[in-house]
Amino acid sequence: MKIRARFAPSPTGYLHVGNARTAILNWLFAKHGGGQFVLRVEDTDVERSAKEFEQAIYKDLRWLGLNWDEGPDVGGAFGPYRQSERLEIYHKYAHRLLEEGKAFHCYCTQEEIEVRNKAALARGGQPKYDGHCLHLTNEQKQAYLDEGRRPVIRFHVPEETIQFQDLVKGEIVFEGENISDFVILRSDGAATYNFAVVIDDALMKISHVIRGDDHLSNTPKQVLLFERLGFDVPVFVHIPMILGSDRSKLSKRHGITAIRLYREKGYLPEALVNYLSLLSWSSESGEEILPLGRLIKEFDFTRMSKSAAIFDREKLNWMNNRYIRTAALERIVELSIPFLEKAGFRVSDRDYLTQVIDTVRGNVDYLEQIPEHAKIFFQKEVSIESDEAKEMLALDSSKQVCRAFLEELGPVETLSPEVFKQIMKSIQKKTGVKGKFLWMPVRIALTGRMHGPELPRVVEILGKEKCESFIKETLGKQL
RNA sequence: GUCCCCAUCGUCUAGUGGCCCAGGACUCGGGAUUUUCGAUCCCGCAACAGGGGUUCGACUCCCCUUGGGGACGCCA
Repeated sequence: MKIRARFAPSPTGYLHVGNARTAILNWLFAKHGGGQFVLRVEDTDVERSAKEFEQAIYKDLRWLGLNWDEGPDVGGAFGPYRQSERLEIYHKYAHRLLEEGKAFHCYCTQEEIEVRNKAALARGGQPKYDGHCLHLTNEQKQAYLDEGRRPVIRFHVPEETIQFQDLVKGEIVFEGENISDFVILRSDGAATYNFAVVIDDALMKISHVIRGDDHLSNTPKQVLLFERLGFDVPVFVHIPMILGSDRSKLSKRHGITAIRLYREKGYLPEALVNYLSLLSWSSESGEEILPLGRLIKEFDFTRMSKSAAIFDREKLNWMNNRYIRTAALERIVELSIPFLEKAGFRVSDRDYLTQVIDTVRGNVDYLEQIPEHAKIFFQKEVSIESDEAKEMLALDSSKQVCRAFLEELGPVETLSPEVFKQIMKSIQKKTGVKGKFLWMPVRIALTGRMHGPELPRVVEILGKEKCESFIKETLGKQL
């Protein structure tokens, strides 16, 4: 079977982590099987849909590297790919169901239905459509029309057992009697989600419907529609959802969920793709850092778990750090520049910048953290950041060390790590100070901090001049 | 309330009847590399929800309970 997978977002908001994962798995599955990946925009809800969200979703998908073979912006043989442009198609099929007696006009208002549902609930019954308009005479229909009511079209759910195979969940069975007759065409003529997906998936020849398992309970309705419309039923793949730390549906209160915010914080797309792929799925190798090529090669649904996974920012951070440290240095430099500029650092010296980024990139979870680590290489003067550091520096031995360091620095031409280590050795001999009490004062005097990259490396990047002036400066302040 | 799905360390997971008194990863704690943090390496803490079956033998199969999630819209 030719594989055609699809991602069908509704442009009612930014792409978030859950949707992105669905898109990634669809894309991975399509690539793995040498098939097509289709993008379809589900904008039947005019109220909530917005063009800017559609564009934003494109941007995020592209950033993640999920290119599509067919879609609203690139076209394709099964278009249009925007549901708002497919209205006539939905009408055509809705009327066919109407003519065949599989659907009916319903004149009930939402308020009336709500009242009846509540009453049914109070009686201990089910809140499902009660068939009020199922057998209306033409006179009754006309009367409603004269009242000014605009009908919807409802699909009549037969009382039969609905069964389908899900690639990850296995065999699923629903009873038609538990499913309410549902609206397929709204009073304004727009198709509802359950109807539009079926028509589109069928007409677009989608072979695998891969989506979050929150859609599992919609599936029997869709299966029914596929069958009554005479379409082939696609293979369903309901992937477990991503939950927040409290095990409820992932939302804003669980932290940042919009993909664009991850981009803006300096996460790498490949890290996000890798991490998200590993939620409810694992490589047979047991390895976790899986570059895109391996993901495509290894991904399928046989190793997909059935249970939901919790989104863990800590682990994402770890993985992003792994990618940041192994990515091409030039790329990381390039991506870091906006953050550094925002922090007010001069980044014109590309060589210097590259050295700085090279030594600090291993310490960040995401690029937004680069400036705070890089600060020590851009500051004009040193300010001691903590009381602990001030105390350390106030020690007599520290002053001795700093003075000795300044003396040693004098004749030096280029301050390489090796030269620096030599200097430290002779300071130790001269002053008798060693270990922590030898190294820490130098670090603090030079950077203002007790933490940072390897000191020999720091010194090398800073260069003799800056080291000299920083030491003099702190010496002047302290003594 | 009804229907559907799910159930291994705090988290992501391996495990498809014996290889498991359960393995890896993140986090956390400890140690090492004779400066801190970090990085790296090593070590450690930590789980099969409960109860019944089936079986010579269950984390693995079945049932029940409990717990969690999702869906019951003229949202998707």
